[in-house]
Amino acid sequence: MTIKEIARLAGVSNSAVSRYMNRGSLSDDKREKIKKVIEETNYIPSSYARAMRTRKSNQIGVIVPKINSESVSRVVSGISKVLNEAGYNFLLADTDRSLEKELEYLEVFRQGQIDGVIFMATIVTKKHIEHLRELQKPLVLVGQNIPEFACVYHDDYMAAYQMTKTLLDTKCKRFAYIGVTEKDVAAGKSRKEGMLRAAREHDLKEEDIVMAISDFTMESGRTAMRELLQQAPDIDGVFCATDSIAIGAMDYLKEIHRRIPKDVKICGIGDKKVSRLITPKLTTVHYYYKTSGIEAANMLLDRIQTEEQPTKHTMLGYELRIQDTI
Amino acid sequence: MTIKEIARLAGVSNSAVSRYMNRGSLSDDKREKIKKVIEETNYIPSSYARAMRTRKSNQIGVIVPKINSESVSRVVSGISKVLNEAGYNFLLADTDRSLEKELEYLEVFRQGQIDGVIFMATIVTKKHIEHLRELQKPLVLVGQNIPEFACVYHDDYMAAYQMTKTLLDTKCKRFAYIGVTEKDVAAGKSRKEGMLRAAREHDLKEEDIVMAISDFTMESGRTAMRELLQQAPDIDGVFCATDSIAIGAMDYLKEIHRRIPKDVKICGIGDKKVSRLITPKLTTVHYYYKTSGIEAANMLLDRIQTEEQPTKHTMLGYELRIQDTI
DNA sequence: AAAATTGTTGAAAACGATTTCAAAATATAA
DNA sequence: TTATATTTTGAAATCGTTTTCAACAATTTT
Repeated sequence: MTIKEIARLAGVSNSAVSRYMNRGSLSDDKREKIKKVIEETNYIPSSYARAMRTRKSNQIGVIVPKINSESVSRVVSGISKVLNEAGYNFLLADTDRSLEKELEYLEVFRQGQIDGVIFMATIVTKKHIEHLRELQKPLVLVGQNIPEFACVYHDDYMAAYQMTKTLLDTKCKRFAYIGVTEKDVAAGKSRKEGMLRAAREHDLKEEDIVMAISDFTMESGRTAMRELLQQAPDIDGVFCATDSIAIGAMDYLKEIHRRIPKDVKICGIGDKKVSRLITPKLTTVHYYYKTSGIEAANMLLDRIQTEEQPTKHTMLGYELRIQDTI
Repeated sequence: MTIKEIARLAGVSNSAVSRYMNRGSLSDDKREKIKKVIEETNYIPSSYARAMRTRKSNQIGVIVPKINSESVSRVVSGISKVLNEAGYNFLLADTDRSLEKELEYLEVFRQGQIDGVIFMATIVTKKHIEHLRELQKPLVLVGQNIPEFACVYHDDYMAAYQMTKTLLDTKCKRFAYIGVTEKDVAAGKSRKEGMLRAAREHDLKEEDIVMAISDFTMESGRTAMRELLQQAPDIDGVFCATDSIAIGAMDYLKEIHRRIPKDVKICGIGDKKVSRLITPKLTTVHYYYKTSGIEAANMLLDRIQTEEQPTKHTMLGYELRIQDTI
């Protein structure tokens, strides 16, 4: 069934049918006729043809580092909510934390039938910046603050500062930090700097702090904890850059029968669901992941609908969740 | 930049350029010329035009009940892997466990620029069947066994049977079951029936078993456990249809200081990552979620590429993970 | 009643690729 | 060398919409 066929059956022109579909001006008489024919034939316009003619696909590309991650899926569910309500679909690209794949997907989306892109960034290299510039489509970054592009992110510096401060206020003697690579500016650099500020305010020098770099998994948090304890067996306070790391670290501490929080205090960032289900419940920082997805999607729709938008930056706050590990 | 423009610059015809892009037969002479022009101009063919002409978008629709769920994201990561390697993108639709939304998305995908659909089903109503029939596109179901359509699913009946049998073999006296709605045939009906078979073999009658229906969240597992204990305070063995339910139930048991597994034994199905991180580690059944995603995507690609495929059904096995809760 | 404004209409031209078809060029066989 | 088979080639048709434009009809203003 094509528009032409409908037009023939209804005894009107192509354009009349097209106007009917798109709420153009049309006499009631024809409107009725067309309506009847369309209902009888179950006509569905070809979205291929429409997309080609209008250069709009109503599809958004979303790039995420790891779909199998709670923070990511919370962001995605926010994005999903907004886009669906606005009549958009989205293509989800999971990069499994591979920088090359991120670049590949940016290229796929550049070439593809995509009206705009939401990119959940982690490590942003020069190459990333280049690709993002070349994209030539409306774009919003989530999770990192890159002045040149529209962004939605959390206040990692202050969150880490406050959480660390709260931990140090409990008077722990030997403080440790497990972070992630500083190439990830938000989760690595900013959180470390926030932590360092709190440490300085407690008269700790950087060399007094036992530090390790981990990746985003529980397993590596576990390993990092073990290694730190080899360096400094007297650790009694640990701030972890993410909840996963903290949970892995706790697992090891429990295994070697250190009592939490009595022997060692520990806290993280992210407020994962399981933080409240493990024993003891992890002290952490709540991040508004779903909200950041909602914000990002709305921002993108804005940019798609009205051209010449100034680059907007939205920084979301956070909330300390003091529970049982400090 | 259009194909026409390239043709003009290279001094050849439209068709020559099209052939160049699609590996048609072409003299080396022209091939060179065209290559040069394309490189100079950074020409990218319009995927809109191509999709319209070929009626292929290289896009797959994927409908999932809840993206923010470990089992789902494991399936999705399997799907993602296969589709990307095959040069397909996918549109992810999260229904948040709403049956209406599932139907809506099926309709969106029916009308949309989609070459095939993977549907992670939970409750399959008559309406679902109708919509699936009307889809008129290659389709694979994941998680449920519907004879009429191609499916990939786990052996829920045997998994529940074996897990329950193992639990009952530890000689618990008062056995309880927390399941999900039987409208969900795989997770509700089959697992219950498997459990009942094991119970029968241990000379338990259905009325001897304390049962509750929960949904898929930890919270409701927790509530169900509390309610069951009001009915029967002497429960010393619980089989839960999912790990989330089991983890919620454990949380309550710990709160009221029942020792696991000494006072109460408990197990689930799904082998969630956190099952190994809580204390004690949950005894559960490993499901090959990622593999089922891989299988489903491969099956779909088969169906897209060769028409007139017979409906295939793939049932995946399972693996008992005996840990510390029984 | 004439002039100016507004609203409806359909033919035809896009949109940008692929595909068909017959002609032309080339390679192979007799 | 001629006859035959094969490969290259480009003009034109096609995919199914939306949009433009000029014509016409209906309304409102003078």
